[in-house]
Amino acid sequence: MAHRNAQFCLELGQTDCVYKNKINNMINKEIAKILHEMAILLEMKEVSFKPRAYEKVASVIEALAEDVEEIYKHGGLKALEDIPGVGRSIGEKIEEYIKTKHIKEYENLKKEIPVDIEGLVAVEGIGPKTILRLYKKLGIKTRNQLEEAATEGRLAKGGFSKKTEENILKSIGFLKKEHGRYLLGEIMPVAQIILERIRSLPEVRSVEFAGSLRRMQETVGDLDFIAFSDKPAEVIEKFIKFPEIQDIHSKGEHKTLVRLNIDTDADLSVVSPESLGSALIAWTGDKQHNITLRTLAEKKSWMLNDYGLWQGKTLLASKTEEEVYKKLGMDWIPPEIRNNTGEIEAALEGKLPHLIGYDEMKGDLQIQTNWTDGKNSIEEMAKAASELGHEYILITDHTKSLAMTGGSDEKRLVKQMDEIDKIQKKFSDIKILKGAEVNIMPDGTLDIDDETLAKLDVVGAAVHSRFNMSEKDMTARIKRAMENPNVDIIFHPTGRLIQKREAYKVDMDELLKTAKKTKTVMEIDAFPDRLDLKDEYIRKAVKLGVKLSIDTDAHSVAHLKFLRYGIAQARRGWAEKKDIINAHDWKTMLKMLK
DNA sequence: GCCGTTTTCGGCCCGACTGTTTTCAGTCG
Repeated sequence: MAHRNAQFCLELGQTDCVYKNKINNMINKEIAKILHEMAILLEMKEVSFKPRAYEKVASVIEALAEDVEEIYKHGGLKALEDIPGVGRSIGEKIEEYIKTKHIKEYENLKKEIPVDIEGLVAVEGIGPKTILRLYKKLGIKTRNQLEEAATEGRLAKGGFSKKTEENILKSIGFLKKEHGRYLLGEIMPVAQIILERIRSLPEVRSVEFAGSLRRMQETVGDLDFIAFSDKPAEVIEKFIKFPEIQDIHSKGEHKTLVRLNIDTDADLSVVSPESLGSALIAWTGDKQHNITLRTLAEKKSWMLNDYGLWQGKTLLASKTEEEVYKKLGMDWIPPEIRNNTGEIEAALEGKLPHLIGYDEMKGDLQIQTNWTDGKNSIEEMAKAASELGHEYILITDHTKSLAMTGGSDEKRLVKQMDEIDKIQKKFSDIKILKGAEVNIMPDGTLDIDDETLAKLDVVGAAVHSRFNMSEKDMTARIKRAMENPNVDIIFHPTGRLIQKREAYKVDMDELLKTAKKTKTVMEIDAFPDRLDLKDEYIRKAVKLGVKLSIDTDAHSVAHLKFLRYGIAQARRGWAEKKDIINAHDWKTMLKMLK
């Protein structure tokens, strides 16, 4: 995957740019994997309904920010059962895994059908039934064995066609290339180009992103587009000839699935403009959001599908998303929060938050310059930020203990403040605030003295070393920094780099409580591989009334544009304008600090 | 196996596309 990221890495200014799938929340991932495999094993045995229950709970646990082991430690089996989708039976299985690292029922199922499920289902077009057939008829247990059999043309003995054999080999070939999910900020520019190309087709009335791209998820596995046209077949025919398209998986009159030349798939659905609202709903929400909506319709004896909300053959609503949601008795739900985590209930009660808008930000509070590891000067950053419409920026170069960046000491910080005063005179339309990204030392003290910090407009503090401390020590370390009256914001509070470095262990509930008590702001770092805080923590912060900032952590003028990814992250955490300090003018913002 | 404005039993989202068994099961999103 490294080569694919080369260009992006360059843009990010990172030297170490080998993206790997690192595992956060180890135990959640392990349990989710087992539950997912159990779903497939039960499906093979044609057990009804259980597979769906296991599938659902596996995805819930995989997305959980909190460790199930912690949940169990604090509240036992009962707390596990509070997790949506977990009942007595699955709760006990999770308990069993925490205690013994085994789940008996899973192991029994595996004994019966001893195949590498994970490896085989990854192959496009292969599901539970096909795995079972491959095993029973040909004794195939692994992807390697499947590839061998297909290469040697042995699949025919299992009743598979030549065509199927070819498709399997093609898909395995794809899997051999390194690929994975893209960071949102990495894929968005590519997606935008394709979107514009679709939009330019004369047959296309309008086109939108769908799926995880429209939900602005942290990472995106494939690109979903939905176009509105009265001539779907013509749109599909033109789309498959786009230069980005390398291969066609499937192509029908309304839908096509293709592989792009950047080693990822793209989906295009073309529907009539009459169905715009219902189609967008169907293709945007995650699976559980859609299931909940459709179940809701079902309860009213209606039916919700891609083409509208129906009472028998009567169309109740379809043209706009608002109309369909309204008919279902709820407010329009912003795409970013369509993931079945309470948004439907809130929409039914008219209690959805007024999410922070993409055009509501007034400033950027984390900006590095060429005084340390940034590429551009203070003046260049100020000019670029002003052109983006910012009313203010905060200059936050690194401090002395981060030696590799040439971090400033007290003397140099004072010098930089003088420099900012000089540069400010050249700008009337942007306020350049004085700050720093101060290092939090392992004991929780800072590497700049309080006297100097007091002179700065805003002080950000962050952990940049000793990531492997115990949770207890790391929590105490950051709490101590928060208790310093000069520290206004904790930058990138968990230190994670998506797909690259896991977050350090920290008790976020405790930190948020301390943030509330000390009036310390928590940052949402908008840099595409950080997005730190993550959405679940943002929701907790919002609930507690902890203030947040959205900053780019820009190290060059190009990075200033990353702000939208931080706003998306804030929206996914249900944050409103009142929660975000730099959605306010600089004087008000300063008053919101401790 | 889970869940509840049909609350402790009786339900469980919906449709497109593929390959083939040519009417439908399997897979996918």
